[in-house]
Amino acid sequence: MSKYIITMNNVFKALNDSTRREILMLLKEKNRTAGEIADQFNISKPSISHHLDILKRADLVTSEKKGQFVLYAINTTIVDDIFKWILTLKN
Amino acid sequence: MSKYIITMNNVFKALNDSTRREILMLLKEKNRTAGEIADQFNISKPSISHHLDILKRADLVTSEKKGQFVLYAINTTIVDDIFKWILTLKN
DNA sequence: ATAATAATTAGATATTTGTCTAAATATATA
DNA sequence: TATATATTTAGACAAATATCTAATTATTAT
Repeated sequence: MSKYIITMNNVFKALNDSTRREILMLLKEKNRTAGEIADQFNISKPSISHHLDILKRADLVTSEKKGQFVLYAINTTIVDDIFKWILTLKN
Repeated sequence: MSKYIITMNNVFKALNDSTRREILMLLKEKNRTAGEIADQFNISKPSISHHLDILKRADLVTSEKKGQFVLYAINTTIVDDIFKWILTLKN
């Protein structure tokens, strides 16, 4: 299996969960800390932390430590890769 | 939960498997029967049948009975819906 | 230094998923 | 009609997944 497939595996895995898709939508609006993200869901912080990890492994988000906080941001460059993959379904 | 979310749920679920993504690529080339699709994999026919069912529930493929065969085809209209969803991540 | 806050890691558990074999259904052919 | 072929359905099972609570790590404030 090629590295490209493995990466797309991670991307599709990451997108295959409504909580993670909602997290992406929240980060589209503005960057947020892990805690701010967790506040938007009725899910424990460790679970949100786990979702964020899966999004990171897919390169869909980046994270940066700011003091005791961790600030998350959406990574739109991988979105272009998804576009390319989806395009191959049509052409 | 809205019907749109449910549909995207099914779409992302369907795409979250390399065998199903390969099936879509095969159907992109040309329409094929369930048996022809199964011949391309080292997976039992019932398993492939199950994959095809998941792709159908996501509206990613259509099927048509032709005598004793079932001919499968890719449905590109849903691809446009995926595009729209992915686009919302950028704008 | 100690306590409080933010986040992650560890370990457990119920649910979902991908796969298999066996059985059932539907169609074609001898 | 009986047999062969194509496909799906049913039921079982191991692996993956999403969730939780408890514990740990890192940083800030008293």
